[in-house]
Amino acid sequence: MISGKFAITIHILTLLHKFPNDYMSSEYIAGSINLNPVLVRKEIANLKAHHIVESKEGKNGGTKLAVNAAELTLKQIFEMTFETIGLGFAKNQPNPDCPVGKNINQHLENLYSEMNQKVSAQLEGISLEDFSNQF
Amino acid sequence: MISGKFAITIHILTLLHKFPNDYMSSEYIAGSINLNPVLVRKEIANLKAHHIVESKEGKNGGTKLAVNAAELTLKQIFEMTFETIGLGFAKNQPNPDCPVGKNINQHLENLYSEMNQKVSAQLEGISLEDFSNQF
DNA sequence: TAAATTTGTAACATATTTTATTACAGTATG
DNA sequence: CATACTGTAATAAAATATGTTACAAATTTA
Repeated sequence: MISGKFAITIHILTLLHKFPNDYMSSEYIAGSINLNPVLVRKEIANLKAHHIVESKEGKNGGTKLAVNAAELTLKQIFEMTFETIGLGFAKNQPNPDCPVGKNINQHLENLYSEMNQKVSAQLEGISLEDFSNQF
Repeated sequence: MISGKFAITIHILTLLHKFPNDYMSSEYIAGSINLNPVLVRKEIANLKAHHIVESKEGKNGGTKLAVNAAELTLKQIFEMTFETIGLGFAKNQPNPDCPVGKNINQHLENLYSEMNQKVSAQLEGISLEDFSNQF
């Protein structure tokens, strides 16, 4: 999962923030996202690895937020979902004997790195709580 | 082609800028990118549609820049390659009966739209000439 | 303690998107 | 007229993303 990872993760977290008292089941969350529960559990596994949520197995089990939503920024979520802003690279290694081919990827990386800084600055200013309170 | 479109297009344009006197063949360009020549011709077709390059068929034919590299911005290239900055959406339509599901995509779009503005502003300040002169 | 429910995870299947290849008609050059 | 290009369609292959099934392990509650 790459393309929907950030969107799915933020959807999960928004739901958890809206229902702070319960352990929510992956089945229920999956119903809101309209996604297979196994995929929800996979994203939750990622969130757990970053100690953003905790979950409980067994009957009446599920997942809930383990951090303060006001202190979790979209930038952190962005980074947890392994996303990087950019406009892509050509798939194959360019020709190293061509002065352009030899250096293009480095120059693209520099360009994208600047983009990331701008986007990160934007996302750092938005907390999960901010995002969730829009709903 | 999506992921490499911007990178490939800017690679093509940089080459054309470096060799302003010739009509470059798609075969030659493909050799620098290490890409199939047919795919190069497809990207060139897109550039032609935007009147950024012109090309000549037949023997000794090829493609060359049709605009002033100092006046072509990376933002224009970005837009020509149909790219939009964002962090993706879940593939399926979320549940419209859930207050979160119902509105998540709109909120994500708002967020991404802000990103686009920032990135566009950055790219608008860089011309093809600027980019090419780094090499 | 047994039944029910839920997570965690692996293995596999399907769908979608990207990239590559083949083929060939049309066009200009020398 | 032979050669070397573009333009484009059709198809194939590869890569990536998403979906499904299955089941062990954990926990609750009756």
